Amino acid sequence: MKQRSISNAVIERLPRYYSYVTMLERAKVERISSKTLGESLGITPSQIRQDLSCFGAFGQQGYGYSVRDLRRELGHILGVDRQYSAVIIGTGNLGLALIQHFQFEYSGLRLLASFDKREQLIGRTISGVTVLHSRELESFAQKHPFQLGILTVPEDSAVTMANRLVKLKVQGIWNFTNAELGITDPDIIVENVHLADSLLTLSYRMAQREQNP
Amino acid sequence: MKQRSISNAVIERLPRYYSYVTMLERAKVERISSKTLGESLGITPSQIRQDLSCFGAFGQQGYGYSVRDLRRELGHILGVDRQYSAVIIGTGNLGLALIQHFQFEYSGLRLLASFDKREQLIGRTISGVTVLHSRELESFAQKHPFQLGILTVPEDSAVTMANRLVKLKVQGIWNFTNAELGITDPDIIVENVHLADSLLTLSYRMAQREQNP
DNA sequence: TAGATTGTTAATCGATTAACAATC
DNA sequence: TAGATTGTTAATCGATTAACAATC
Repeated sequence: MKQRSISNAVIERLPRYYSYVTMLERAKVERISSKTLGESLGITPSQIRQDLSCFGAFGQQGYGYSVRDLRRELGHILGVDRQYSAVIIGTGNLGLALIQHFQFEYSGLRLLASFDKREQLIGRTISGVTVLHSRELESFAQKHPFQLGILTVPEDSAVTMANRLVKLKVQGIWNFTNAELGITDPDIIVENVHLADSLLTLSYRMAQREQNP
Repeated sequence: MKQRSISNAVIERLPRYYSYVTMLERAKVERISSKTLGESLGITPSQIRQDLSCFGAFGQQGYGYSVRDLRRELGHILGVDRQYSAVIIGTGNLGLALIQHFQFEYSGLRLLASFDKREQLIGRTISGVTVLHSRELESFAQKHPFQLGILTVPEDSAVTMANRLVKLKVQGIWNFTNAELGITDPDIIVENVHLADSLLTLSYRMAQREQNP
């Protein structure tokens, strides 16, 4: 398995491959060729083979890829089998939506707890996840280490809470707030879900479509 | 203003520029050079000038860009001044989170209503937005046309509701469900917020970091 | 075996960066 | 005016696609 210098473009396609072969495995499909996979995803077979070959040789000439094996390999590459633990910081509607509807197991994540500072929420258990008071974050972390913090607080507490996560030496922050967290520690990966940016690209394309019929 | 063939990479940087100059304008900054802007965003000045020049010449030699003008131009390019109208389909936690916390005005959007099929929600007004029954979607659309549908329903109703939006000739769908909507109509822009993919790229980088210290 | 399909090398294409004349 | 900074052209870099020998 060659390490290093995998381009962003490749990394962003991996989850799509993973999601598709997961679906195939559920549908009991046993093998898939880069040609067929490419047709389904709108990607050239060449690119798929090129992407996968960054990580090893998972296929077989004349046959294609074993769906089972490919899924396992992709899962491994994506870290799904690492069983990271996560907590949610901010149990508002967005936090609740994630607790109740997001399939954390799909990404190999265990959701340990959710935090909030509103007293009326503390102690409630939602879909098996207990809401704890934010002030207990550090003591909780000592007893139950976690690697990922999911930031769904209001924008004005974003930086404060992010810094507390940094102090706890989390490895990753999944940031749903619009705030720029300004984390400089190179050991912490921040993935921003910038909904406003997503909506603006949509708006751009809509506007474009109108101008060029 | 040159049309056509703006690359994806450019389009995805525009909202970042917009967001930054919006912040600058709020902070009463009057001018910005591609050099300074580039330093703030981690983008080369060359690229910023190249990107902007796809749409026109907004700067001034020896001076830079007027923050006010640049923001207005970017807003125009992104369609912010089009005042599109939108509705939310699915008033669960995610829909509620958007209604209560997402700044739709920032993208120039008017949120007209929210829909759900659960009787106990119908008629409630949240942050000024009324929840209507899903069955009234079509009659509502007749009286109050909208261009954008925001899809925050459970996965199993995603395709059905998307198709109803297509029939209503919306111009765009902002899809928060994990479902592949399978919309073929080339007049309808679909922007997928694939949270699972976002989390998996984060997981990948976390796993990578661990392997290469 | 013959047909299919991989992994990889080389060729092409597109996006980013550098350079600089134009000019405020 | 002199210094700064644009818009744009050319050079570089990287990513995608095509081609094909290897081989199941």
